Amino acid sequence: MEISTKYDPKEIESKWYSYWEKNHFFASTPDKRPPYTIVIPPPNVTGVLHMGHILNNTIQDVLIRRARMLGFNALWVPGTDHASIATEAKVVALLKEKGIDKRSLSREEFMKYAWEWKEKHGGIILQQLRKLGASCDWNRTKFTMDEDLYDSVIDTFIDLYNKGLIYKGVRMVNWDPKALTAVSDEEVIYQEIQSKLYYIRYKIENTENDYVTIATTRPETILGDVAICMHPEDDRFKHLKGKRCLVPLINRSIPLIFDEYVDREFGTGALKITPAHDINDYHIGITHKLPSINIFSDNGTLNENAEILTGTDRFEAREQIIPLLETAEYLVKIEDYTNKIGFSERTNEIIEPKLSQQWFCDMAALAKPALEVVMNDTIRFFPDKLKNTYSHWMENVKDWCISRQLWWGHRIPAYYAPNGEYAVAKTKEKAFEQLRTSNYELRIEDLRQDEDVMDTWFSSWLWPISVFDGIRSPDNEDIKYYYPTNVLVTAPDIIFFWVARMIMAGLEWRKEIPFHDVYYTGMVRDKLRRKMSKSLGNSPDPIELMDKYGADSVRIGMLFCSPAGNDLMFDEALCEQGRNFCNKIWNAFRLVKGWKVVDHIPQPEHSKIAIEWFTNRLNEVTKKLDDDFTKYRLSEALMNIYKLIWDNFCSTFLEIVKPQYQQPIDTSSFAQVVSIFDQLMRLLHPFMPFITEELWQNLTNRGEKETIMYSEIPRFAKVPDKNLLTSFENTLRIVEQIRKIRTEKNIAQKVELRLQVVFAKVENFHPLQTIIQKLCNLETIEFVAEKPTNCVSFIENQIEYCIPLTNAVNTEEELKKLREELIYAEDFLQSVINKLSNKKFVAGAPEQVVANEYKKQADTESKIAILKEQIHKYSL
RNA sequence: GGGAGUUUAGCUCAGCUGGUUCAGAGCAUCUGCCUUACAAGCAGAGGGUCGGCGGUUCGAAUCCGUCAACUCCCACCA
Repeated sequence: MEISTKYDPKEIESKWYSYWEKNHFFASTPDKRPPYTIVIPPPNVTGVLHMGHILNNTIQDVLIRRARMLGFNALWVPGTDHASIATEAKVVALLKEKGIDKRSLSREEFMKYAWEWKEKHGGIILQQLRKLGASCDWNRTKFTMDEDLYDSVIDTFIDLYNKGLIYKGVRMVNWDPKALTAVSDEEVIYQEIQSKLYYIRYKIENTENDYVTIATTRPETILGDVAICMHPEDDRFKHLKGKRCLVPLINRSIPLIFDEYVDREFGTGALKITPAHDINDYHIGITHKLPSINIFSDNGTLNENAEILTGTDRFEAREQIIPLLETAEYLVKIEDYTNKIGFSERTNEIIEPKLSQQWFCDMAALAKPALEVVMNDTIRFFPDKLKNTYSHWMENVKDWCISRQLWWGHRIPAYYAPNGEYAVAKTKEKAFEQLRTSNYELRIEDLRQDEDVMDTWFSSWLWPISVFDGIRSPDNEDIKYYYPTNVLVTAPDIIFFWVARMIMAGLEWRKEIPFHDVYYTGMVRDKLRRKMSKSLGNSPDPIELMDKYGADSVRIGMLFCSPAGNDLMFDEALCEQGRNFCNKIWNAFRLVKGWKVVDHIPQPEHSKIAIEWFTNRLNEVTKKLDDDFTKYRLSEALMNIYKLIWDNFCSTFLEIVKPQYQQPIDTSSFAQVVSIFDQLMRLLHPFMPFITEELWQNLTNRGEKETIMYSEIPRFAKVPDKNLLTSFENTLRIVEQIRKIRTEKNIAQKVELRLQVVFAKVENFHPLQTIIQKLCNLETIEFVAEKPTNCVSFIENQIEYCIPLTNAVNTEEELKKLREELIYAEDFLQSVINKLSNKKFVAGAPEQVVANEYKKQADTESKIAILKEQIHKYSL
């Protein structure tokens, strides 16, 4: 039956994935082999696969598959993250669609909906990862709110609380008025926004017509003003010392104060102080012992403290207050102004600084050892320039606001008595025990658990430990065997959120680093260097891409452009290149499979040499690959295999070995070609798991439960024969020259040519001439004493080669070419001679370098001699 | 405002501690070819003062200084 010339990945990919899964090839349990462990950066349970996931997970799969083939007990632990804010927001939105208001639900009712939704829609992304070929041990799939992981989070919270590292305090936090929760500093993204700067004047108290003008971007917050502040040395305001002014519209009397914080150059040099709604004002407020007037409700509307516009949203209020100020003649002017505004990472809502009581985690003590292990390379970063970023953050680390005013997440295990006393404990009963000692009247049913949950990252930081249940059961088999993991593959934008904190958690609870290496991928951008985003519509759907090109092609398309740490410009054309590569391999397979094998013919000399050469070449490349992998240079590794297969194997090796049309191949060559093909498939398998399994299975008849996944990957075995490799290369250069002549002289491939070697000793040439003969379709190779008349020639390694032509040679053309070559050679010789006549060079440069220059001189001189003679002959 | 990084062919990038792997690779381009595994292919070819300027050196893409452009992180002047 005829096999298609095009590789069709569709059925082949799903066939092998289910074969692998059915046979539990991804599964791992501790045994005598050394472990190789990766834990997946858990995607949001609500997430769907995007290009970033493709990149990240392809890299992990390449690493884990290679490790598996190197004989490690490879384990890749999959799972998902509960993503507190994102998921809760999604569930709230969904309920709203059904006409259900979250506030009308009890906590238990809401959680029931949330879990239902998670069970139904959560984890789609894990299904999608299967399509990519991800070889995760799916039986170990974890979710950050699984009972055991949940428990671990609670345990660690209590542990840190008991160590005095978790505390409760009133602070200015980043408030997300949409999600109605505080978020950490790291979850705020600042963006430049075109806005306005409003100049507003405040009347000085007890004066007729004296005003002080301030500039603000947030006129609605004047209702919460408690002072106007100026620089103490600003002469413009000296006369105002000790005076007070009136807040426009509401006429509250507030003091005029002086503080060096104020920038005299900015605006009018006078700054309004609203401690409740600005972090800087908050600090000035503390210094000057000012009251704080909170004019916003949690959802961002003005409350009764504002006195006017109560119930209006903060941005609506800004619109409305301007005409009011204008009418009352408080508005001086409005200017265009660009400033930076903080947005919530999860909801994209503008952050409102808000004073509130939250739980914090003291970071200083945790950060110190975590900084050390990275700086001294106990944990290695790839690329290591990110060590700078890391150390900068760790040295200036601030306490972590870990409470969130949400329901979906790990609930803070603090229990309050009616009198306000509280205890942190695993259960209500234990909290009761603790509180009862000081509070005899207390009944257990009076205890109320803290309403808040913890920041998502407070569970994520345990991930490499908790997936093995290493918090609750620190001595279990799994954690002892798999921890620390080998490598973490993640994006640099979560270096603080996650990487840093995992290191802290690992050192805190296991006294050991969580991973040895961290590989930071770049950000996936489009070919115009723009970030991939839904709103731009420039992000291709990875599922569609895989349907179109096959998972193998998408994987290598992604890796072709992925140097570690650099952003990568993804272009669908790269998947096409991947698909073309699949076809190339597929057709090589068709060729080999189509051969008729007979055992009575001897192995041709050229095949023998080609096999010898390719074996050495393969060995040379495996050495490079071993090195690439230790440095996580996956893009480079892939390119090396790509060229090995396309250029060396297909274009050269197979072209030499393949028998004449419809001729059979000898048994020995065939077996060796199949063996080489087999090795190439193994080498490529981590990158392109599907096509390699398909061909590996079909090259030889495999047993029932065999798989390329557990075959041995070719590794660097012995030092390649350098002489053979270079003489082969030289031979290929001669081949190229002959092909060039064919192209230039327009001689068809099927026309046999004669090659004449002038004055060459046979020893210099033998035995690779059979290669030239095969690749160039030569009739004969002859050795001649004299260059024949009607021919074209070239020089390679000081030997002159000629191709006699049947048509007359254009002497003028040949002469012109020779003269150009001669000029070039003479110039080159001159530069070498100049160098060698420089005494300082000869004295200063290493011996080897000088020797090379002498060799260059000799080679060029002999080349010039040949060229001159050729020119002379033509000129006759 | 503070810090880090990048700049090499049309595009994306390799080039480790200065010297035959020093000017490279892949893609794209151009020219021939439906040649017998593959036109999603084959065979050839062209293309760069290594961001600018200066310095160190016998010798600089590589080291130093300086300027320029871009990118990222941190801080958040109302």
